[in-house]
Amino acid sequence: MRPYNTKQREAILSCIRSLGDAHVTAAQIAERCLDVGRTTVYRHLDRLTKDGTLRRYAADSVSGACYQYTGEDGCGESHYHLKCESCGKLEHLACEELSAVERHVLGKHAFLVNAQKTVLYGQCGDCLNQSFEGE
Amino acid sequence: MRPYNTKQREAILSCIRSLGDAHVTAAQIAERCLDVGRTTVYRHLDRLTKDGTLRRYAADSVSGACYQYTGEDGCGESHYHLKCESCGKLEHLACEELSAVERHVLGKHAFLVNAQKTVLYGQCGDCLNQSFEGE
DNA sequence: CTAGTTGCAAAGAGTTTGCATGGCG
DNA sequence: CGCCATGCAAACTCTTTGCAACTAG
Repeated sequence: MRPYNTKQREAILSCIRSLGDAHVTAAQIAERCLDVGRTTVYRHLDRLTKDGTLRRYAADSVSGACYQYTGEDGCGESHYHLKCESCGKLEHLACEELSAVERHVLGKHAFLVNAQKTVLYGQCGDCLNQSFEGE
Repeated sequence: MRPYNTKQREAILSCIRSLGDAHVTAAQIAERCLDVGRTTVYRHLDRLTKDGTLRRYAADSVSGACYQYTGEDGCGESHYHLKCESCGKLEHLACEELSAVERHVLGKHAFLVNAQKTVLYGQCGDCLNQSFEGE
């Protein structure tokens, strides 16, 4: 069953498309789509996550889930995410070195890594510098 | 202020110590400590997380936070987590190969990875086998 | 005795579901 | 016209907070 073209659906799609690869919560989407009910936002987010248009992350069990646009076709190249625990910035990391790790983990540890969904937590360069200066 | 030795505190500590490095939710702790109220469980989990005895993970924004024992001293070796997206199992991965990646990411991408908090998502061996058999 | 602890009840935040109405195709 | 979509209200889950009774030290 392919979805109807309703104005709510358009509003939500246009909103997440405009976000690029930024991460947003359901609440943020709802804020930007004033004419759309919360329920509808959740239903579309859910649906878009299932068909691969969005990816869902558990950013924090208290503040709610986080979604990221991956492109209408659901492909998107394989890359990891680096999330800075200090400033919250999220960077992308696409690098041959990491592909080697994936092969290693699969071969030696029998685990197929899903790079798309994986987030490496830590400190970004900027924040590392700041903490040097500050302390 | 050092904590009082109450029977509830003992029950919770003994429970998490018996879990080794497995991950548990607040609900699971509460189940195993029938004589302890939910509120108290949360309060201790919170406190133990702050003093480093436990680590808190955002496993999934819907099913709640996940805690892991790290030892009374708060040390615990550096290791990654592998979370299977099919069965939900969470494995540990402590391996020199990964340390090499950390150095690479720090050197080439100016990002200091916090292995403790990082979760690699994907499919575990068991589930990979099952999907081969099933389809 | 005093200060930290406990747990019920209630408040909150995020998310899901029931159901009647509305609108795409 | 049929069926999916919408949205309000209510239900649910996880977590936190208020408050009065309790207890370790």
